[in-house]
Amino acid sequence: MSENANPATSNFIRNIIDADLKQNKNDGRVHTRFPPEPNGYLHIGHAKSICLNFGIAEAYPGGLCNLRFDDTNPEKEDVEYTDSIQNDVKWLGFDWGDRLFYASDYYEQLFDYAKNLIRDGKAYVCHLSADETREYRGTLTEPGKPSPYRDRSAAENLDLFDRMRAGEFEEGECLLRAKIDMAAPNMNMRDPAIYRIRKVAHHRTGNDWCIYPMYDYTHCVSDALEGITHSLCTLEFEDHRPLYDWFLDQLPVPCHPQQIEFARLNLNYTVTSKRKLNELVTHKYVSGWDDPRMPTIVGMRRRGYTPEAIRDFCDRIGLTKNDTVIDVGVLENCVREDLDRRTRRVLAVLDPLKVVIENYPEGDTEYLDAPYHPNNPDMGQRQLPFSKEIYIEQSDFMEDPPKKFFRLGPGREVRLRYAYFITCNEVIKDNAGNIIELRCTYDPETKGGNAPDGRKVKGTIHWVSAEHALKTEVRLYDRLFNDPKPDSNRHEQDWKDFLNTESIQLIKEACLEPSLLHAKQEDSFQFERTGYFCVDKKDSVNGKPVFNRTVTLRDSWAKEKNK
RNA sequence: UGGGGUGUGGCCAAGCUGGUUAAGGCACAUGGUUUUGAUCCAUGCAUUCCCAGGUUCGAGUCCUGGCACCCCAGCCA
Repeated sequence: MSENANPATSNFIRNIIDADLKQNKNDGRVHTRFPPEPNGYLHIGHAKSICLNFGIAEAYPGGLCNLRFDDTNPEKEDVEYTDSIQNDVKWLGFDWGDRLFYASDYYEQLFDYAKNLIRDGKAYVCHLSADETREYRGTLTEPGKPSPYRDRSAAENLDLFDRMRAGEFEEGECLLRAKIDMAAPNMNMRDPAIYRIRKVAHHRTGNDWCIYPMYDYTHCVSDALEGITHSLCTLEFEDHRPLYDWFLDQLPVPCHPQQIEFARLNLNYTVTSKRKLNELVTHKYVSGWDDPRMPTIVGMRRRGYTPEAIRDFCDRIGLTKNDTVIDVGVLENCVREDLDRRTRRVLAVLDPLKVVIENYPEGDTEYLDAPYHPNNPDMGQRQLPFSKEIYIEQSDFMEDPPKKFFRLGPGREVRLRYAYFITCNEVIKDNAGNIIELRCTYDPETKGGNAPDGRKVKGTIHWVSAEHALKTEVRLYDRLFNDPKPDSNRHEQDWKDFLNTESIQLIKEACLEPSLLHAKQEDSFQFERTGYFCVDKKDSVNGKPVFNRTVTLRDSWAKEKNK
């Protein structure tokens, strides 16, 4: 590996931090946090944020990054998600040490701070209904008007707020609101809600509370309580920053973190909205959150993507405030690059065509040395059984080959990888005219793949001995969508209309080299000339590994063919 | 003129307080190596930085005026 291959280390957020450090702001501390709401599985977009926040902590001496669950909406949240999120962050290779926090840890403190606000005349209990609240808020171009409850006394508000907590009001009956400015051009400043009533159990606090703090109030306070220095979030929160700062300015919090916004990740041929991913799962368009076609961390993991590849991807795409769409090809390429150097090469025939080597002794088996990696001898080698009947790939034979086709055809000679040169003498077809078998002869002098007379062959193809083949299931995965922007509104159609109907192709009986019999779950291999595959961790059983295609190899022949 | 943002090659993206030939990656193209049409290597790929004016010896970087796109009216985050 080339050292210092770390691209694009410079970005606008690091520049800000560098400048802060130069001024000794925050006493030279750098402390970030990754703050997911535990209401779904993490996906590639979260990976960008994880790599950013934890990456910054790693990059600066003494830097820290917390994992904090933003669990302020009990209706949507669950421990299923807090568990999976922790697993995913760990799997990506990051460590929050002993700094795992929950916004719900701060409920009591948040409640006390809210009383500060009330005492200072900065918050009030409002009995407007949801519809009325919307009307009073005004529109983008018209100012709102004050709630009739806006000027209650602090004492009355304090009493009302305590009664809210005590459960004396029903859901929707009232709200604690910040008293800011109903005419503010920024809608977020028009007396936003601070607490609402929800009489549902919370996954951690159970039935202790029936009022829950809103994001805008909770997030800034949580950041401050944890001593966060740089609070990084996505662009849609830009308009919330004045509110973030407003709360912290009113409250006796230990510090005032700086919110900085960056653009969220968009990938083409992919959807990442939680709602849509959820729909894919619940309506069974995929097998679950961990379906190998899903852009979730668990999905990519099951597909065979590696943490290193995902982290490399996050480094490469850079960090800006530009609203951009990254080509999934970049991700796939990071995966190829990582897998190329780390996987063992093996032979696997996915679409078998039987070849009988007529001049090979009946019943004989010999074992041929085959290195696991062409450029890395340290990865060792194994022995491949060779015999009279073998399988090759259907696509490696053409009866009437076009120009530049280097593979097998009538009368042509090719090399069987690590084995012998063979020449095709006869093509056997069934009644329907399908090619079902090839009769070939081999040249015993070419053992190992070289001819003593120096003659060359243009093609080398892979093969598996028929008698020794491990027959098992292989799944070929492809992109889930066949349109670059399945969820853009330019289409008249629903985003699900762009689902790629060929995103999974099941091969019930592929023929693999026998060494693969004992492949372990999540092991990755390169099937030579075909792609990278991993052992499915759910459906594999002892003695019968099932393989998922992670990504194909680059294929310049495919390009050539289409010319 | 409701507010907040963003505009550098096909896709990303560096570019500090204006200063010689506008980084790098991906993609693409061509050539070389190769027992994977893989990998690897080499070369090429923006007279120009959304547009129009202006300031300056000199502007992607400063000023003025446009244009395009994104976000905001949850008791979601």
